[in-house]
This record gives sequence, structure tokens and C-alpha cells, in this order.
Amino acid sequence: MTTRWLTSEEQRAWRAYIAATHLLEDAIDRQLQQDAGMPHLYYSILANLSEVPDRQLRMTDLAEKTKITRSRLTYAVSRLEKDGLVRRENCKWDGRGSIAALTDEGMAVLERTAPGHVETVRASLFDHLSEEQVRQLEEICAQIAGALDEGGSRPTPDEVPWRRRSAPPCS
Amino acid sequence: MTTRWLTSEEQRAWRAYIAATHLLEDAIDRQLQQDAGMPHLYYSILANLSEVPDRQLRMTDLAEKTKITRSRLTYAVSRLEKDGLVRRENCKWDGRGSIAALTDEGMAVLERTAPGHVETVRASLFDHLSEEQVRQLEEICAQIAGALDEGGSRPTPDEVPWRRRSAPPCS
DNA sequence: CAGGCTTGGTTCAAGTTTGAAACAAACCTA
DNA sequence: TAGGTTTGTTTCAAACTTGAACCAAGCCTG
Repeated sequence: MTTRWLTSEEQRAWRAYIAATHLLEDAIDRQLQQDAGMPHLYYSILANLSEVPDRQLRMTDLAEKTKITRSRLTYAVSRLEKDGLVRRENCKWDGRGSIAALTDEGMAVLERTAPGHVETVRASLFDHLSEEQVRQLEEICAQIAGALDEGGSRPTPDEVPWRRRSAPPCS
Repeated sequence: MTTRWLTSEEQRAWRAYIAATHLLEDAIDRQLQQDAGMPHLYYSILANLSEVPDRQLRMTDLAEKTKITRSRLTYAVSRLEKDGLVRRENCKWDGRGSIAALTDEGMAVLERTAPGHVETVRASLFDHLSEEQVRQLEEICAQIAGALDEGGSRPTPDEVPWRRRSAPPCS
């Protein structure tokens, strides 16, 4: 089949998307590196842990939540562990498993740096969008994520007792 | 001032955004790494060069267009040069300047791999959005990029004769 | 036109990411 | 229950990114 090239409308959207994501990523990373001494991804890991019961998660679940590869997560958690913000434990129910748990210090860092982070997200993103656009953005991103996430997002196994999931709060 | 936390609407949008951008980036990178042997950024560099008069650009202009840092660009161009896809030249008008020029081989690689890339962008992104949403996405991203790009996007100096700019085509 | 500031690029070390391979525990299935 | 497959995680080397120096070449201003 001959290539379905992008329409000029799509091209503009794609280019704007690339530019916006690069710039936004840079802004967020720069601020967090400054104020929390870690890149955004690492902050996200802490944030995700903080919102879950017992503030701990199995590596694979954490990778799934943050949409990153396992090896990337392993590296990140190792660094965070070295910094004392996360502790690794063995999974009691599954000898293969490994659990990342937020330490008190990790929680403290999170609490201390969250305001600055949120402020940056606001200043970089939401301050420039109308409420309507925020809704549109969510819808658009949810659709994209949903489509690309097949296989990763198999239905939550609530019937499996030892694998709790939880509800979402912050960044 | 007390922190303006995100509303739950904003939180959902932010999380969806993070997920979507991670997943999309991964999908695009994976495909290009497979089929073109280079990550998306490197492909973008070639693409940007291909669309500009004479298929060459000063490093700083190229960095500006792709929204990346100069040092990142230096590294990338070095690799592309090693691969024979880009050639470096000295800027005739400015002794400090350095120019990256797309080689014929670079152009060939681009032409060979563009269809697969476009197809992936389509399959990963546009196929999941309505025309209306594409417009919304562009508007949203343009606003974000515009806001974050101050200082980088000083008015195009058309009055400077030796620094041509040009119109945009593909990815 | 000398000294100093600015601009365009590169370099370097430290940190991060990638993807494939290695391991080990758990889960079959005959 | 032995052997083979799947699943959870780490490891390793190669590639990439970061940010702070650094080096030149232009651009003042006195």
C-alpha cells in the first residue's frame, strides 16, 4: 500500500507536539534536578510509591504504572535506594519478586519538593490552557495511552489477593 | 503563597499526558531503531535538514529547530557524520560557525525509512484521534511550546541576509 | 586597536537509557 | 516429580544525555 503521508494539519500537530514535549520535559527536569536533585522520572517513582497502600510496590507493577522498562526502573531504584529514599524488600508471596518501598526520608523529600514541582507543572503547562483544553488534553492522551498500552493494561486482577492496586492522587 | 495543587481534573490530564508521551516515545523510538538504526531524535535531525534550502543548517539553528541542547546536537551530529548521513562544514560567513549538511546518503536513508516512520506515527497517534482532536492537540501544543520557548524564539531575523529560514514539510 | 564581553561550538566526566542475555523462582505437564 | 516453559528481575556493555568547563572568533568601547 502506498504511504499515507501526514496531512499538513497533522504535520503541524506533530511538530507542535514534538516541540511542546521536548520543552516541557526540559523545564520539568531542570526544575526537579535543581530542587530535588533528581530527574522527573525518579520523582515520579517516589510519587507513585507514595500513593499506594503501604507505600510499596512490586517492581513490575511500578514499571507498569510509570510506563517504563524494567531495566530502566532497576537502575533508577538502585540510585534512589543508594540515596536512602527507597528500600528494597523481597516479596513474601513470590520468591522471584522484589518490592520497592518508599522510606520516611523518601516521603519527606517528596513532601518538601512537591510544591515546587506542582508549581512548575502549572507554570509550564496548565497556566497556558483553558479548562476546556485540559479536558481535551486528557481525552487525547487517554486515547493514545489506551491504544498503545494493550498488553500492558490487561484487566486489573482483583481476584489475586496478594496484588493490591490503588487509587491515584498527585504527580 | 500556599501551593496551588492540581485539581483532580488536572491530575488526570497530567497523568494521562505522562503515560501517553512515554508510550508514544517508546513506540516511535523502537520502530526507528529497528528500521533505520537510529533513535527518533536522530531521524528528526535528518528530516529537519532535508526540508531546508541546500539541506544544511548551522548547528545553533538546528538545535533551535529541534528544541534540544547544543551539546546533545553535537553528539548526535557526530554520530550521523560517522555514519555518513551528515557532513560538517565551516560556516563561510562566520568563522565560529559550523554547518551540518545532509549527504545524499542521508537523504536516501530518509527517503527509504520515511514511509515506515509516518506509518508508525499514524498508527500510534493519529489513527486514534478525530480531526477535531488533531486540531485541539495542535492548538494545545502550540500554546505550550510558545510559552516555554520565550528567549529561544526571538523574532526570526529576516533582515540578516546570510541566515535563511524556510518552510516546513514532514516529520 | 587592545582589552573585555558575547556568541557558536565542542569537550569531558558523570549519569542515564537501551536491549539483549543471564538468573532464578514458579508454574505446568506428562 | 523431573523437565521444560514462563515470569520477575537484574546485569552488562554500548549508546546517549547532561551541564559545566573550555576554546575560538566576533563584537564592542574606550
